[in-house]
Amino acid sequence: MAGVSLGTVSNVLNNSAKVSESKRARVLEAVQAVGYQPSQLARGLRRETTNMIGMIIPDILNPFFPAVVRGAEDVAFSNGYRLILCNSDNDHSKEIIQLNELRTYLPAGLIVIPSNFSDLTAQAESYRRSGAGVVCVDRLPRNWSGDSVTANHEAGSYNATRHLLELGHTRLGIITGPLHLTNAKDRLAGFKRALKQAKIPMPPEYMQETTFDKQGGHAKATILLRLIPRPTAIFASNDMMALGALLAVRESGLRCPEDVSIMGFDDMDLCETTNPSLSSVSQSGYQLGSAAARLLLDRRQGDTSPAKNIVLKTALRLRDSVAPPTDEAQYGRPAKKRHGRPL
Amino acid sequence: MAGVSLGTVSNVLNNSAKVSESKRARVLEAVQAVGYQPSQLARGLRRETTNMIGMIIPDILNPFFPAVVRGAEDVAFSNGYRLILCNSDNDHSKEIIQLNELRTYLPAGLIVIPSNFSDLTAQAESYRRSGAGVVCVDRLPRNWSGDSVTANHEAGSYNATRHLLELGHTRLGIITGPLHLTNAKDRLAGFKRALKQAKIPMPPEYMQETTFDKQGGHAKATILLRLIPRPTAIFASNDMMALGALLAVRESGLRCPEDVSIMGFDDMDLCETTNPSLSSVSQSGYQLGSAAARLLLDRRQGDTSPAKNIVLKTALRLRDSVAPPTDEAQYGRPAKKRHGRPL
DNA sequence: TTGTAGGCGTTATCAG
DNA sequence: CTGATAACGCCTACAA
Repeated sequence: MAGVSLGTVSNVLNNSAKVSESKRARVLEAVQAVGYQPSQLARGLRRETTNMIGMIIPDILNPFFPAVVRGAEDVAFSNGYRLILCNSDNDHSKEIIQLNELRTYLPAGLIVIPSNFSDLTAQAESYRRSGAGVVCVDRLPRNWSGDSVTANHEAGSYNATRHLLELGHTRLGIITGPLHLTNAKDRLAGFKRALKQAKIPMPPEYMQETTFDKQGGHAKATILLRLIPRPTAIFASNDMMALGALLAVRESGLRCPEDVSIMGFDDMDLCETTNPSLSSVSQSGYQLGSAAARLLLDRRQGDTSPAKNIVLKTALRLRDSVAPPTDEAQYGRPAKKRHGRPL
Repeated sequence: MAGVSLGTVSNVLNNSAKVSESKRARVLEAVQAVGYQPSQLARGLRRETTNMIGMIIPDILNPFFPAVVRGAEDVAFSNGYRLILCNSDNDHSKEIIQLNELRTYLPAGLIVIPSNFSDLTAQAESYRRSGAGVVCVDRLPRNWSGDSVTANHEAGSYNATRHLLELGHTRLGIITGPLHLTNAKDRLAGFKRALKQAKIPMPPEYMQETTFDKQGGHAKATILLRLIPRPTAIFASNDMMALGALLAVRESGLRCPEDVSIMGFDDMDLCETTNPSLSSVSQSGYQLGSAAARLLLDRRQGDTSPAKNIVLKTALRLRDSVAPPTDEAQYGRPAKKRHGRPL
């Protein structure tokens, strides 16, 4: 149509070789006229790599993950990459299936928020062999030695715990997530470090491990609240758990923050709309995602430096669910049943 | 490796021709051994279609959309399809770019939640020509004549409004979304129908149009609350707006539901955690997404019936933000400034 | 029932 | 600087 050969068109479109101005113009004109778009499929087949970035997350319904996805998508899109999104449902076998199939698209890279118990070492190796980077986000699989982007879970919960201690709390309970997940483990570690530093003991029953959801938080908070002496502050390893804890406090006829302070982690939107509003450790899912995508693109540009572990800062977001312990709470006040206010 | 030719392997993998049991077994064994996975790229190139489904949504950070995505992904994945996700940011030009590029992947179909002012007629036509279906979800672009899946916005808000009327409210305000969006338009229509049927007049200032977010809801609710006589109930066209309205009520020194009832739309998670908890019209994003994916797969199986418009039911979810009007509210009670309780 | 060969739309190589 | 040509991995006629 432009009176030139196939190869010349390709050269124009990819700037892969010098093309005379006149022909280049003719080609571009024709491209405009027909609305030609190169087939990404054929291009990928030939180049042995595409402009897709695979992204595997546990569950997009968990309100924390969409932010990560969006951060990754923004960076990817503005650099000409597209995202293929899969939910692993925290199911490692589903994750493996997705990993294997995604690879046959020859993606430019892979961003993974690992499922429970995932071990991606072998898979990542095979991706790397085909020239695609793999970045883990938020939590790390067992023995992970590749690139990663995480928040500073340890420091975040250390600071949050410090704050509770400085307010005068001396009996602190923690509701921790599944300890095989690195993020749960790290958050617990920060909590323990702060306690140890303040020389505050932590009886084992003050630590309750459960799943990262409202039900878990509710069940374990109920247990904590029945302990004698009762903790005056509860650190929940994420906001969903904190929400469950808030409910449990209400149901136990106690008040937050007067009887029990509650601290969450993640700083999701719901923190602002609960009653009382939830104090929380803020981490930016968006930045997690965008940093991961950027890391991937750097690798693709030829960055072959050793594995990078990007660790993002957290910030303490104080709201109404945290206060100094009242004397009453400190020295014991019976938990009488009251009508719960709605959350 | 299995001692057979290329074509036989292909026949085994696709069941495309009879293959003797012995060879079939040998092939499968070899496939297992090497962990062979066919290249989706090459397969797509040859078949002129892939197992990808493109999905374009306005913004995954809007808490309503992830549910739609998840619904679509579940159906797609369990049928062997994958989702390519793009955020249009409600920007029609970005949407067009994505539409054009996505097509070059020869996707099996496209699921779109249209951006503002989008007109997809031409694009959809070109997808259809290449054998890929297009389904619009939640809202419809101008002049859309193709497949769609939406909630019954009109009936949902009609019922919600009926409920308010039955409680005895006679002065109802509405905060509506941008009226060029079909979902906003339909919700308004349901509201108006209920009012008309009850022979309740609606002065124009009782209707406020704004964006589908908290800020919009807050601003417009503030205006509604200053009207004399003040409405005793406010219907917000989505939950984010309802949340903003709740805030505005608080700031005006009024109480919800005693002075003003508030009704939302969408029934998002946050409805349960606000204070008071928000009554809302529930629509299932998950079902919206899964129905859309199913529709697409049907089309692919050869369903060539005329355009389908699947309309899903809504349900009224009553919580604490709605109550009969008090005499005080009904006959006028000064709005004195009070200390706001946190939401 | 099995094998062979052509071509899907690109890009890279290489000769002109 | 440009054009012809071979491959990328797969599927599908068609031939054996």
